[in-house]
Amino acid sequence: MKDIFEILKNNSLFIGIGIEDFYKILSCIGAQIKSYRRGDVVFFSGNLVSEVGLVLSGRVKVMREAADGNSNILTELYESEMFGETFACAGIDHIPVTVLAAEDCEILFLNYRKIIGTCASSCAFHTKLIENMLMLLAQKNLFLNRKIEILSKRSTRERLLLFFDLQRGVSGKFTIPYNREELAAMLCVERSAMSAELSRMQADGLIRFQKNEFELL
Amino acid sequence: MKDIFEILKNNSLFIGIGIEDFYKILSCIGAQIKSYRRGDVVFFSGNLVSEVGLVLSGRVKVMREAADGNSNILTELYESEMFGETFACAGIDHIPVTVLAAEDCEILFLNYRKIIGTCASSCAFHTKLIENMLMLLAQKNLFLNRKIEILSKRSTRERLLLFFDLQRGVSGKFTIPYNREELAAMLCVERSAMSAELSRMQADGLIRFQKNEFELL
DNA sequence: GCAAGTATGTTGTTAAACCAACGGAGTAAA
DNA sequence: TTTACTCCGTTGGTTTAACAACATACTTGC
Repeated sequence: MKDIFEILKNNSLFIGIGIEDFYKILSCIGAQIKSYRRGDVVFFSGNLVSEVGLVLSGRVKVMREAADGNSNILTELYESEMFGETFACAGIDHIPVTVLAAEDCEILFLNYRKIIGTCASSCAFHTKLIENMLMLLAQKNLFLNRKIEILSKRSTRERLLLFFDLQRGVSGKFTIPYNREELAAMLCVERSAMSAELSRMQADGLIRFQKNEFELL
Repeated sequence: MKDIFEILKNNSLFIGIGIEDFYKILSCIGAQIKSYRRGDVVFFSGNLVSEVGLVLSGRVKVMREAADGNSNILTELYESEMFGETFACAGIDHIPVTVLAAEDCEILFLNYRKIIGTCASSCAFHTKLIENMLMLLAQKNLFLNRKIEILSKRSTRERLLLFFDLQRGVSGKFTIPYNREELAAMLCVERSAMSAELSRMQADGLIRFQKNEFELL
């Protein structure tokens, strides 16, 4: 396995924390690493959970179990990504989703109460950790708000225009990092219908585009 | 004006904080009260803002200024409600929305850095304040996630069924606190079309309802 | 270059939401 | 009781998305 710091240094939770402080924090809050085989359950829906998880290697699937017994994938998480922090911070101790190892993987667990409580040695990095956690939640919040703004639009055209408006800088030109399939999934519309709408918008003189390069007119 | 503590004690930020600690905190973090006349600008989009606001009396409107010059209301906030915390925590110092006094009002401002920084006397209540802020953001997060789950559904029927599934307890029966207009707004569908769909769902034997009392079958 | 596969755009059909307009039930005030 | 108003359901016409099926690049490995 790569160095843990190398894996996690770009995770929002550790922004601004150097390698020495990083390892000090890990020991200070009693972090634990556990290994799972593909298919193992990391958290089972309803479990009492007081930890957040960080994927060090492999991949996990976060699933929602519906009332009718069906379950669907909410998201898949890769190396360096975090899960469980929203439930931990929200004070929900029985986690309402199931987390499965999609591949053999290693997970670093941090106890939530130890993250937010000041440690015995009351190290200064706790403050940074907490600040990062606040930032992380708030930024996710903003992201979700933007997504809701988009999904509140009724038509594909409106959703595209709002999405473009959020993407573009001061100039009207920008490149998007998604293919049509992914873009359609984000906007919750059908791919081919979206393609058709894009063409119509171009014909109507609203936009110009070529592959992933767009221009608002 | 009523006692500030009375107004704010039920705000999530102050959960678990008693009246003495409350006033200690206010002085400790240098809270300020400002008054506004109806129509006054509290925050202007683009302003450098490092404070969160709490409505003590009156009402404010949070507006988004679109690129085309139009502006639309994102939300209205009443007594005891908070604004600006998401931007503050996300590290966005230039607030991207405009806040207007919809009526004459009084706002309590708290400096964000003083909320999260430990104070000179390093009082214990900061910890609680921070924990509350984390909880507040995380819970909003969960709420937004649920909303996105609903809006991701393509049809009115699917949105209704998911909404009902989230509302209902163990029994299939529940009462909703919204009228049809409000429900339609939440689900981002058209009121009359939703009414029609509800009728069809009843005819199809999926649900029973009478006014705001629903039953999943 | 060729074949296979992937991504994107096009078209016509079907199903569904939107929209406007209206009717009926319930409520509250005059 | 009458009037006005609000809320909710219904209906028919219009618009639009979903869907399936296909066409057209573009890419990649051989």
